[in-house]
Amino acid sequence: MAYWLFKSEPSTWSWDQQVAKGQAGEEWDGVRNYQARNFMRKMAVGDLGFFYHSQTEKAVVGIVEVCAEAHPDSTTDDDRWECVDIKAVEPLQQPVTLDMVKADPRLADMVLVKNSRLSVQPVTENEWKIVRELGGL
DNA sequence: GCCAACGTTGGC
DNA sequence: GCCAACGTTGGC
Repeated sequence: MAYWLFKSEPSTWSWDQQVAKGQAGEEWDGVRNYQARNFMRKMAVGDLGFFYHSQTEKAVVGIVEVCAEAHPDSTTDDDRWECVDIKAVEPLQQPVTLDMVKADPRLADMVLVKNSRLSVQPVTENEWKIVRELGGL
């Protein structure tokens, strides 16, 4: 079991839209970055992830589960790009903002802080537990 | 809206 | 294979 973080601009694809997809889930398409793609290739069905809203909100808002392994991204003919499918599991009781993450010394090494531009990133088991707790779960 | 950080592209 | 130019992302 591995943990991940998926970043999205709410104006492009929001948590609410993800929830509306229900158990069917949805492709995490549109990733055009090799690092991010490589992480998705490593994902297995059942892996869990945080859903993060960038830009306006800058907060982890929910938990998702990988429901399909990496496959070709349907939004492009370029076969370099692949994506997984994810489905919403549950919302956090309260969003965990970037400020909260930065304020917690235990989270100082999170990729979210160190490489803010990476849109799909790994989360350690420790970070997973801490952010969950901060989110009230 | 600006700017820093970073990844990608293309010329050499 | 290097590096300058350029485009994109995301925090502020």
